[in-house]
Amino acid sequence: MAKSEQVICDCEVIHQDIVNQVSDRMPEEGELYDLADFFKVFADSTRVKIMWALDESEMCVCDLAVLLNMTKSAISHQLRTLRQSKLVKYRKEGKVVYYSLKDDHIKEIFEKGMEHIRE
Amino acid sequence: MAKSEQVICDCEVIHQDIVNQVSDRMPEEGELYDLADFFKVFADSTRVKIMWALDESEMCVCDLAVLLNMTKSAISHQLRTLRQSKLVKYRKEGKVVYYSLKDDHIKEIFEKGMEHIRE
DNA sequence: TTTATAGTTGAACAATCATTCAACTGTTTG
DNA sequence: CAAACAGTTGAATGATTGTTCAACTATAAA
Repeated sequence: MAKSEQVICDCEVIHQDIVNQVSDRMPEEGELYDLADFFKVFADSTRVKIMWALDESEMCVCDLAVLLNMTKSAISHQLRTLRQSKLVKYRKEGKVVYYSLKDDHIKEIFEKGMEHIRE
Repeated sequence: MAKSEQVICDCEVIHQDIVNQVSDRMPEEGELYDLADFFKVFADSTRVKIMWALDESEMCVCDLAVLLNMTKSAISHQLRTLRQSKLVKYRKEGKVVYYSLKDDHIKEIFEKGMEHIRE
């Protein structure tokens, strides 16, 4: 048996039919992994605040630092994460870098989350 | 100045009007913190797989362990997280515990996430 | 009552990650 | 050119967290 096929699970199969049926309908491993990675970006309150703020208005790094009462460095690190996830875009104007949201789905995702936690 | 009011930010305010305006419209600190906590649950591929599976069908712990090729213990730990976040419910039938989704928004949240990563 | 199995739980370990700090780049202004 | 400031970056640190392991509970069957 190949290493990748080793069975790690420590129990007998109880409902083989259900397992097979669900297995067939599941998206592929990599896609679900990417989905979890996507939600990792939403799983930090600083990034949530930044995205919420940018949904209200385009802002520069200093503005965000003042708004959230954090250092420019901390903000910049998180903006890097948001850039890599293609959730924000930016434009430079002299020394100042203005960030804004790149994706329309963000607010919708926030709304769905809010619906759950407000129940 | 009280400790909680200390200014940590290391820069001058560039656009005070924008900062004020956005600050007024931002939800309160705690609510955004809860929102990030909610997305933390979606930020792990094992939990994403479990939720996706339970959206297809009610399943017991053993079925999930076989489906995802993991130990019952690992699955059980993650189900605990999902229970605490009120995302799954369960019913006991003898020795077997059947889990199912509790929230209707889950699939919608997955869809929005998929829309982003498929672009 | 003994055995077997489904499931849970707490501690330990390894990996991940947010923030801090210091050093750096690049642009503007005097 | 030199000083000042917006922003970025890499390393270090502390905190969080997913999985493993072993021990445990509870139910069912022999």
